[in-house]
Formats: sequence, structure tokens, C-alpha cells
Amino acid sequence: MSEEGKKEEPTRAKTVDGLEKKWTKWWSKKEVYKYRGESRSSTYSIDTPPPTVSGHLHVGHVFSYTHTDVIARYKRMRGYDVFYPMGWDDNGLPTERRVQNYYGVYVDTSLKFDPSFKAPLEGGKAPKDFKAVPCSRENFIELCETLSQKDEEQFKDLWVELGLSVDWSRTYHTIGEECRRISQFAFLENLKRGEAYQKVAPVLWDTTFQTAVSQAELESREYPGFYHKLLFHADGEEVAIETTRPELLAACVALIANPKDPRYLHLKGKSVKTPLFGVKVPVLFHEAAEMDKGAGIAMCCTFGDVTDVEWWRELSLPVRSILTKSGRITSSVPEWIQSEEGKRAFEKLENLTTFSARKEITSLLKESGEMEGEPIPTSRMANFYEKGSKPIEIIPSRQWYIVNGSHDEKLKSDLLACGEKISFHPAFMKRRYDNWVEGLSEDWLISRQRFFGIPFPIWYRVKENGEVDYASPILPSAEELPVDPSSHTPKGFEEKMRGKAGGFVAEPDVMDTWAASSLTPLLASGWKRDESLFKNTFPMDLRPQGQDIIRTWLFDTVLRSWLEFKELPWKEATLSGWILDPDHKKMSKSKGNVVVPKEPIETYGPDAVRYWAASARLGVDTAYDEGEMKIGRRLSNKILNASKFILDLKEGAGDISKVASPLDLSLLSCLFEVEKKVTLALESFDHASALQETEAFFWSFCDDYIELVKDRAYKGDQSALNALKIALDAILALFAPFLPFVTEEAWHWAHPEGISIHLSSWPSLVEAKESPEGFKKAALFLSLLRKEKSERKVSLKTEVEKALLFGPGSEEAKIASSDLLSAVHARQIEFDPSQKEAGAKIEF
RNA sequence: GGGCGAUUAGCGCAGCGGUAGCGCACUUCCCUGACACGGAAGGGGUCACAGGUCCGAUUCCUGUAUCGCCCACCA
Repeated sequence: MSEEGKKEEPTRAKTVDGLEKKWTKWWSKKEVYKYRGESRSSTYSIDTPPPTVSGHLHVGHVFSYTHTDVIARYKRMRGYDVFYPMGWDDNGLPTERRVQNYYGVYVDTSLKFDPSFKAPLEGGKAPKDFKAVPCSRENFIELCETLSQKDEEQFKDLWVELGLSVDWSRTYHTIGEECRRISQFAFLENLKRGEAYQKVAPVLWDTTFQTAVSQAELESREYPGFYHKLLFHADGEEVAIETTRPELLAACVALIANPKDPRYLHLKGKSVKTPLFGVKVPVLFHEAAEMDKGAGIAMCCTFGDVTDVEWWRELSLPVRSILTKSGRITSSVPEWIQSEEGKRAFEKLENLTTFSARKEITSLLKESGEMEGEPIPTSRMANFYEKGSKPIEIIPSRQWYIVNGSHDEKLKSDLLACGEKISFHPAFMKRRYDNWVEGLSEDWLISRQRFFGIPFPIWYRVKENGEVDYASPILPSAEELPVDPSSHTPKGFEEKMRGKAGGFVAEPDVMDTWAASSLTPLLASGWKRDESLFKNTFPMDLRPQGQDIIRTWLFDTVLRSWLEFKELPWKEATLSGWILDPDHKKMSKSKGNVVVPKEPIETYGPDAVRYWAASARLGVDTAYDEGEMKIGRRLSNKILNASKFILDLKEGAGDISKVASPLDLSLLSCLFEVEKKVTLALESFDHASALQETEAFFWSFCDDYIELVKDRAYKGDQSALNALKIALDAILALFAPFLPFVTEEAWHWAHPEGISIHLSSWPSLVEAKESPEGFKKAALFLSLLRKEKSERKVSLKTEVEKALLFGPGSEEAKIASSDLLSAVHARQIEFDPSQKEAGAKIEF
């Protein structure tokens, strides 16, 4: 026992306050949660979600991580060697922005690493006329690692305080060297097998961040717009179309109507002239044109939305692009506009943002009389990059992709089969996986036009004529990884050949953050780094995560694992729900309703906060509820007090052979039943019922069993004393995964030489000879007698002459007759099972 | 438009073929030799609605409504 422990012993803690400091220190000193790595069969491995290191903590973190910790602790007590690592996600836009603001820098990939670089700021507010300073990608990554270390300390403090049983010697960073190496290596493997490829195609583009984004990162939002009715000119008639994107008129390549629409059939094979620009475009027909939408005929622009892309592809239309990557109209008149009026009109739109261009073109159209009526306001759904603030545009560019089954039926069905083999908890979450896989329409776009992130390990040759030869990239060997092609020179070249004809250039793009995150099971388990660790931990057992990232993190991880090994990354996936604020609104920083987890932990104690979290089932959105924490705190205190009471009695050794009274045996049978239920629940990841079941038994144990046997226990009755001790040990063990601090405290009172309850074994009682009904009925009649006393307005300890128990169950309750007698302070007791309804009477 | 979940006491939630449970809150009582950061007892619900299956439905089936989420649509 530690010195601290000794000091505590004479006066056992009365409340839960302060337990966390004492025991977290002890656990760390004794390496209670260390993964030993003996064999795959004894290992239970967890693919812990690496929290985004953004400097903000949130009770939602506490919620879902507690669910996982309960399982980790349970498995450990079941004898598993639990592999429970922790990662930090410091690769991605949130970190990038945070580092930029914190240090006052931005990345310039043309710069070389500067070992003496000093950032101009170090947190705090930037001076008024401050201008951010450029730095190399490597310097930026260094700054990122420095800052995330600070953030990680915060997170780690929280996790430790919460009592997460993480093995802190196993941590990783998603921007760390090892992760860059693995991500690049895995990408090169994909490339080798033909699963990664590049192509020039229309991509979803965020104009604010100026990067391509993937289908998985889209979200639909309500966006205000206007319907504009434009008049196209056909022979002898005007064709009206409706559009919300008039600014793209110059990019129009065709009008599309439904082949079944009689209104436009006569235009088949004809062309029309666009308003303002007078460009001739064909009238074409396609099933995707909806007759009841707008005018029933649409203009197809390159590119206004994904339907345009579909038409463009299927009808082999030309590309007429007028939007630049910054979201502005191009700065010169495109060659397809021939007429003088058209050229003049376009000049007025040059360099305008889509928003200003829309206003400008509207007035031009009004002037020319080619718009019918006023624009009609509408609210439509538009696609946004989830972190962006303007709708995405579709712009053709060269990008890297990884296959995901969208164009490959075999791969798609393999991935669906993977979904079948993973157990989702709750099970209905699997449908979201299926829906996503079935609905994929494009391969996974993994290149991002950002500066911070994991670079593609690729260079390209520059031909003698100065053109970049994308077709045959130069690749590094596995030993060279990680590389940053913008500052490292490929083998066989000299740095001075960079950017020169006959030389080389770097691939400027970085990988999507999910490209790294999708490798967490490989990263954590030591793939290509520690083969014995890898053998013992992969495929992993459990992936816990949020329900919102099934389509990204979960799917991408399955995909990468499948491509790499033709294997599942893990067997089970648990999905936690949202945390809502007390008014059932989703907690989010922008709403300002976020609760910082430190506060409730300090106020109620970590066990109480865990109690709240563990009371909610997986997949169920849960309101933040301090009331529930109060109950958890009360329960924790009660556990301490009940333990104290039992251990202060004349010590029973917990020897089951000394338990002889039928009531005591019956209690142990009830306990056996509870253990079975709790174990079953935890095996199916139903921590909430496990906790509830344990708690219900514990209250009945305190209110009924302890009250019944108190008298015997005071008198040193061995049967009662031993049963109390056995039950106490079992109850502490059943609570241990949920309430690690109080259970540890009380367990050490009983086991002063032991290391930790969390390394002790899960209770495995055998059913006692007596039926559980005896105790249950005794408890029932004890409660009926209490009710009788309460209704007769006498105190519980008032002496009475006779207690009369009748009705069903009173026969079984007879095994407790002498205990009932002393518990209700009666001189005699009578039973009458012949009555129809159970009840109790007292006589004075 | 497709899919998924929810709807049970004032609130938060369990339950699931046999005439409703837990916790909080509420009312009453009790500083009883573990516990007043406590304990005992009590009141409170036509289980969203409408059909169907069944001897019997809150529980199964089919619809409807409301709320939430995911996907698709975005002329």
C-alpha cells in the first residue's frame, strides 16, 4: 500500500471527493493499464478515436470515451490484455487554422525548411497591422506538433481525470513522422495495385479554401436564391428556361429537355442562341430532365451542379468553363463568344464573384429584354463543404483518387459483405453504412489543394518542352519515407533541376485528412514498424466512434483495410449518440451551448460524470443532465458507506462454505442471477443495462439484505458475515468498470495488499443451493412491513407485538423469519399463505 | 423522393404478447448503532393516433401524425 493509502486507512474516506488524485497516481505508478502483448488470443484491441486537437474540450468527448472505457475495463477484468492506445488528430483544417492564428504564419511550399525559423506570434492577440509570415511546410508541421503537444496535455489531463484506462505509452499523432510514413507507404501500395489513380475531371470545389473536396465531406444546407426566367432564341420562337445560376449563362453548352416532354419535341435536332452572348447551343434530350421542374427545360452549364456533369458526360458535351478556382469569373472573353455584343456583355462580368456576377447579369438581361419578369426568391438546398461557408462549385482539375467501389461492382459487393461481417452496436447503424456504400457515385478523391497535411510522395518529370509529364510519376522507395517532395529531391535528380525543363516538379497536393485517419488501426497496431505488436493486435477487436462519421472514418477504414489485406479492420463497431444540451439542442461551439467537461468533473466527481455517460445506451442522443450526475455521486458515496459498514463488522473472510443460512444462500443466488445478466449485457455492449442491473441489486442489497441480517452480523454470525463479504466483493467488481475510483478505494480497504480491483477478476459465482426467491420474497415482506409501519404512523424501530405476513410468497419468506423479526422489532411473527393477495399487518 | 430512429407519469428514460416500471421532481414521515452529500412511505400514465392478427397488444403487423438523423434532389 502506498504511504497515502496508509494515511487514509484509519479514517476511511466518507465521500468520493479527492479519490481521483490518489488513484490516478497509483494506477500510473503500478502500470495497471499497460498492454503486455503476450499473444493475439489474450489481447483485446481497441481502435480509439483520435480526438481532433483543436484546443476545445467538450462534454461530448467525456460521453463517448466513457462508453469505450467501460468495455475496456470489463474486458481487462475478464482476463484480456487490453490494448487501449490513444491518438491525436492534428492533421487537417481545424489544426491548420489554429496553428496559423496562434503563430501568425502560413505555409508557402516554395520555401525550404529553415531550422532557425521563429514564429512571429505565440498565442495571444495579433497587433493591429500584423501580417502573417510565410514558412515552409516542414516548419509548419513542427509548429503544429509543438502546439498540439500543449493541446494534448489538456486532453490527456481530462482523460486521466475521467479515469480512462488508456495505456499512455501507446500514443500517435496523425501528422507525426510515423503517420506520414505509413500514409505515404499505404498510398504507394494502393498505387502499385492500381487502386490509386489520377485524372482530370470536374471535381467538387470549395472556393473559400480553394481545394477539392470529397463526396463524404459534403453537406446540404438551405441556401437562398432566385429563379430567373431567361429567353433563348430559336427559329421563330423564344424558349424560356428557369435558372438560379444566371451568372453561368456564358458556360451554357446545351438545353436539355425530357424525351417524353411534348412541349419541346419539335426542337429536336435544332439549336438555340443564348441570350446576351448569342452562342449557339443544341437542344438535347435526357431522362434526368424533369418535366415538372422549372420550365421543364434546363440549361446545362459546365458546371452548375452534378446533373450538369451527368449530362455533360453522357451527351459528350464540350467544356466551357468560366469559373476560376477562386470562384470568380475568368478575366478574359472566352473564344466561343463571337458576337461583339456578347463580348461586351462578358467584359462586364470579368473577375466578378459569382454573387456580383449574378447581380450584374440580371441587370444586363433586363436591359436586353431577355429576362421575363423579376427574379423570384426561392430557398433551395445547396451543397456545401462541411467546413465551408459558400456553396461548392464544380471545376475541372487534375486530382488523385482511390477506388471505393463506386465504379466497380465486385469491390462494392465486397465492401457490402464487410459490413455484414462487422457487428454494429446498435445494429441499425449498419444501414447507414449500406446506404453510403450503395449510394457512392464517385471514387474517393483524396488530393487536397492545401499546404498543410501529408504530402503525396510523388514527383513528375518535366519534359524538354517544359510540359509536366503526369503520366509517369517518380516515386520514392519505402526506405526514404516520409518525404516532402516540395523540399526533398528525388533520387537521380539534383535539386537545381526542380522546375526546369528536363528536370522534375513536386506534386503540390496533400492528402485528405481521412486518408491518414483511415489507417488508425494500422498506425496504432504498429504495421510496418513492430511486426509482433501488429500480429497481436490486428485485426482489432473494437472500433468505437461517433455515428456522424460512418461514411467517412468507418467506411474509409474498412476500405483501406480491405484493399491492403482483404481483411476487416475490426470485428465490432460501437456508435455513440450525440450530446444535446438540456433543451435538446445539439451542442456546438457556434450555438455557444457547449459545456466544458472540467466543471462537472470537479463538481460531482469523475465517477458521477461517468455514471451519467454510462446510463445512456449506444446510439441514443442524450441530453446533458447534471441531475443524473448527482445520482451517480450519491450512488458512489453509498458504495463507500456500505463498504465501510461491512468491513467494520467482525471480519468475514468471504468464505462461501461458511454461508449456511437459507436467506444468505438465497441472496447469493440473486447475486449470481445479477452477474449473469450484467455479463450478458456487457458482452453485447449494453453498458446501460449492466449498470442499471447492478445498481438495482445494490440498492436492494443495502435496503433489504443488510437491514435483515444486521442483527445477526452484529452478533458475529459467520453465515451472514461471509455472505456480506462475498456480496461486497462482487458488487464492487460489477461496478468497477463504471465507477473506477470509488470501487478502487473500497476494494483496497478490503484488500490492503492488492494492486488494483481493475486487475482483479470478474466475479464468477456458482449458483447457491437456495433459490433466489427466498430473498426476493423476504425483501418484499420487509418492505410491506415498513409500509404498514409508515401508514400506522409509527417509527420503524417501534417495538411491536406481532408481525403477520400473508398471501403469495409468504411461504418463501419464512426462511427469513428470525431476520424479519429483528428487522421490524417484533416479538412474534406469523405466516398465512392462504390469502389471495400479499400483505402484512402488525399488532401492538 | 428513399432509408433509419423516436413517440410510455411534469421531466429524463427502461420494458415488451398476459391488464404498466426506474430515477428526478412532488407529498408525508424519520437525525433508526454504514450513510442527512442520508433513509422510509405515498400520489401520479386510457403506453402518439387509427386499423389488423390473437383468447388477450404498450409490446407483433399495416397505415397516419409529430420530432430527429442519414442519403438523394438542388433547372
